[in-house]
Amino acid sequence: MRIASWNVNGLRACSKKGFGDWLSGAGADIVGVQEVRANEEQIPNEVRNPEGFATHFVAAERPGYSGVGLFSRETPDEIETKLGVEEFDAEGRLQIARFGKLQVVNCYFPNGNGKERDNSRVPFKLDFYRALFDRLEKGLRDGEPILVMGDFNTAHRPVDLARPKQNEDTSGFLPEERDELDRWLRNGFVDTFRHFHPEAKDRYSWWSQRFNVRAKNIGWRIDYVLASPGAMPYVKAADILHDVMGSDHCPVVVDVAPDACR
Amino acid sequence: MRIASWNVNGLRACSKKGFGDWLSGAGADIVGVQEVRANEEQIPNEVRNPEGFATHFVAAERPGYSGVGLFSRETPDEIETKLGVEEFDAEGRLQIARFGKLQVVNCYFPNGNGKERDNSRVPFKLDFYRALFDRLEKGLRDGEPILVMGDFNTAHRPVDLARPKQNEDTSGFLPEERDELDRWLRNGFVDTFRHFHPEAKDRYSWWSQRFNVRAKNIGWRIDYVLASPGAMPYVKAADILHDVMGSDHCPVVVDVAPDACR
DNA sequence: CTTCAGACG
DNA sequence: CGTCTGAAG
Repeated sequence: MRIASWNVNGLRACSKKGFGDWLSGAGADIVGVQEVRANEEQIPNEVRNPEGFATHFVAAERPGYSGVGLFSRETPDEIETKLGVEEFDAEGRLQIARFGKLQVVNCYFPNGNGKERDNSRVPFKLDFYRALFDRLEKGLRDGEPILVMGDFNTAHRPVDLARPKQNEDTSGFLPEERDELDRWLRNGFVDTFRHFHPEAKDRYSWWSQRFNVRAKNIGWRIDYVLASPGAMPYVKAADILHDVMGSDHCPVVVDVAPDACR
Repeated sequence: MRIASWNVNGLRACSKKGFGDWLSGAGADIVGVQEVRANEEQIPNEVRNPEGFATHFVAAERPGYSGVGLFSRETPDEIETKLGVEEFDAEGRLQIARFGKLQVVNCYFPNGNGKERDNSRVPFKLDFYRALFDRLEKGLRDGEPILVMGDFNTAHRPVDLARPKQNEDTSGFLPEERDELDRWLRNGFVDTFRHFHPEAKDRYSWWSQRFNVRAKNIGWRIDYVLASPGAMPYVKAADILHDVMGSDHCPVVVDVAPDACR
């Protein structure tokens, strides 16, 4: 069973670049997308109701901003979309879908950049991280199988971005952001890609659109699938699909034994 | 001597579609453009400083809005750009250029559509018409040669638009707008195109960008070169260059005896 | 339907 | 650098 996460940077734009074809051909059973940047009515029909998938979308209140979506071959038993904090819930960043006993969390973590191209939104970002962690903590402790996938907007370690030195003051690689991600991992979540590829270098999931930098592979690994200890026994592989085009991010995937849901 | 007027609907966009080539190949001695939608620094250099032309640009205060420009093989003796009314002069709509004794007025008359897609800006439009008329009236009476070219945003008569019946409540063909244009003509200005082509039908200078309507020639004649009685003896021909692409308007031209300037 | 600005990333 | 909204035409 393949589970994929992709920040599509506008699902309407990505659809024009072949999202529908990728979805039908990728062999994925569950796909979470981030930065949909549209409400459901605006999404072209072949992607809004794709053959063979159940869909669920959460839009931000602000038009054209944020938003997440979930495509799944089986309809989830339930989906939660709120943390109970108005500022977070207004931005369409979260889906917690349950498939049997497996929880699949699709999340678009906030970008830390503020209006003035400063780091003024970092506190909001960290508060969001903490609120979601708090929401998941009990299940984590109870050994439930949980996968948290999405655009975390944070590179964990120097090896996870091409230019660590130049970016120590850049949101996405600030010490306090890395510390927060560390805390998730210390508390049991596993960075599945790093688990299966402990020595991998130059493996990124996002490249700036400026200067045609993707061709030179000057990127960041900021999209993850984290697995709880209760989920890890089912996780068989993890990968980054760096050759899939259509967005400034590429998909990241895990392969999971189907009995994770039972 | 050929004098041309063209609403370019963004000089940057029009430049990408060949404005520079048209300018060098059109055989025009004076070209007035409207809706430049850029300040001088933003204009690509081959159009900002084209070989063989003097240039003069007037930008609106609001970025990306309105703006007029003048290209001329001879440098004008003087250029005036203001009517002395702050609301008008802030919008970069006017150049009054003198070449010897000939006055060439390049003007982007206001569109009558308001914010809510209503006709709320019609009063402003008519006030602008009146202020410019007042500015030109003395020269008109004194028999000076004056050409007023530009986007008047008004079709004069039913023959000047493809769908007169459907547009009696649309700004651009309102009775009060047509009356104002009538007043200019009653006071001596000559619609040069109509003068040389009294029976012409289906000759338009603007087509809506919606529904690909230009191919069907469902348009409006709202761009004119008006000539004062003092200028008429020099005006030898007038035309509409409907096959010139690059904007939702096309150029309109007059051919004038060169001694109009002496 | 298209231009441009400005927000955001 | 690109995706969107929103104003404007």
